[in-house]
Amino acid sequence: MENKLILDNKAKLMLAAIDLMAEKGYKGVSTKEIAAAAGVSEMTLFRNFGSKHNLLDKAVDHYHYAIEMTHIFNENVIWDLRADLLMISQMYHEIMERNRKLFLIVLGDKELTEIREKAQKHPRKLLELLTNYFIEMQKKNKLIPTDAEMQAITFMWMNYGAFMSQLFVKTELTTKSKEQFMRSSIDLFVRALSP
Amino acid sequence: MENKLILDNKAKLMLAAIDLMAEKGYKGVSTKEIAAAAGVSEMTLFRNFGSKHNLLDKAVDHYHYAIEMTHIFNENVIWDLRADLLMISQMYHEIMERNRKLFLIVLGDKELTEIREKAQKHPRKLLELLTNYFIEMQKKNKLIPTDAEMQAITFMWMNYGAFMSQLFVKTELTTKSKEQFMRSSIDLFVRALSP
DNA sequence: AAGGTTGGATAGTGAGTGCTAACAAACTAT
DNA sequence: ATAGTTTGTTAGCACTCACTATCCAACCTT
Repeated sequence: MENKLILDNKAKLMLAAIDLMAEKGYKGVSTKEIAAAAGVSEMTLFRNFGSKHNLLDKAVDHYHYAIEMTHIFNENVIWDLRADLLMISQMYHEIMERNRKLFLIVLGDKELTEIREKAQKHPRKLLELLTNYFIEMQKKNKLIPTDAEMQAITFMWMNYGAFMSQLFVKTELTTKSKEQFMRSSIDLFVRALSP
Repeated sequence: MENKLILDNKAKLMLAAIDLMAEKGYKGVSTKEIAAAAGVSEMTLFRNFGSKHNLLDKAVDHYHYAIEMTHIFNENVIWDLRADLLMISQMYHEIMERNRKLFLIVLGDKELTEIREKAQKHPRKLLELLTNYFIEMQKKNKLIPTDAEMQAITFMWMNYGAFMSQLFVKTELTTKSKEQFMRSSIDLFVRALSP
């Protein structure tokens, strides 16, 4: 009976909540506004979710883009530094882009810590994968011996900074595209860490 | 008559506003709370600042850590890649750390865009300085010929990511210190970009 | 047609918001 | 001591907030 194209009221409310909260902040939107944007009455919101907080919680659960990173990573790794770093970069930025609105919401309010944890699980997992990858590469003598965790953190922070710089500010820090950045940053790591 | 140790009511209010807003968000604190934390009456707040928004605006103006970056940069540059990058990293992180609370406030609310601009002026200037520095270093043949602006952006984003990662989350992503990160990240650039 | 589920409409709760008015108390300067 | 300035106090404004209660209409299943 349930159709993917015809959204039911619950879905309409969750999507409206994500849109509006990303735009104006959790505290910046009222439940009346959300209900109106979803095209339903405010009562329907509270009947289905009980509270504003729970609405966001369920929305994050439902629309949080999550992938089997470990699986994808293991399937695509070819133990070539440049190729593998590109794979990781792309995976990272796809996750972040898809969850862009959710990040905007949870970073904007200090009272959403539990919900925030959900949104930050994936980057942490990716860091773990990358660290282990660097250690393996060192064993294969395809990477100079350095602090693998530190290099992994550096790589992730670099990409985190790139993502963050275009998350908040409307005036782009620069005109260069993200593709250029990815190529250039991976170049940097390959040149610096290849034996 | 004005003493640096004995704060007047205006200063008390601005500092209380910064503290509380950084902790609970602009919309998460009431003017009553701020006045109470400052130890003055709410009327004093409105008598001195007129509105909550203006209180924050004046507080940012007053307590925004700003330095003559161009001057300091030109005085300290010695055209050695490692040393100069360290100088820039330190300058960057000191600016960010000192303005930490202000960043937390303005990033937490979408309606504070004008105020946000003030807080982001310095990092942009630093990027400009670094780009020109890389171009100069290339002319001196102390840097391999690459896209100077792209490398500067990458360096700044790396540091931006490092700062941001410890701005929001309470659970530190890692045990590594910022000093370790700075050394490691500069190592990376020196190894990759030295001729 | 009967009964059950689901949603809309309206009105209202109590608490909190930023901000103002009015007056008295305290301090400062002359 | 007198006048002027800066404060605290109290009360209150008009408004918004998240959330609830109640009643009624539309729908579905059998």
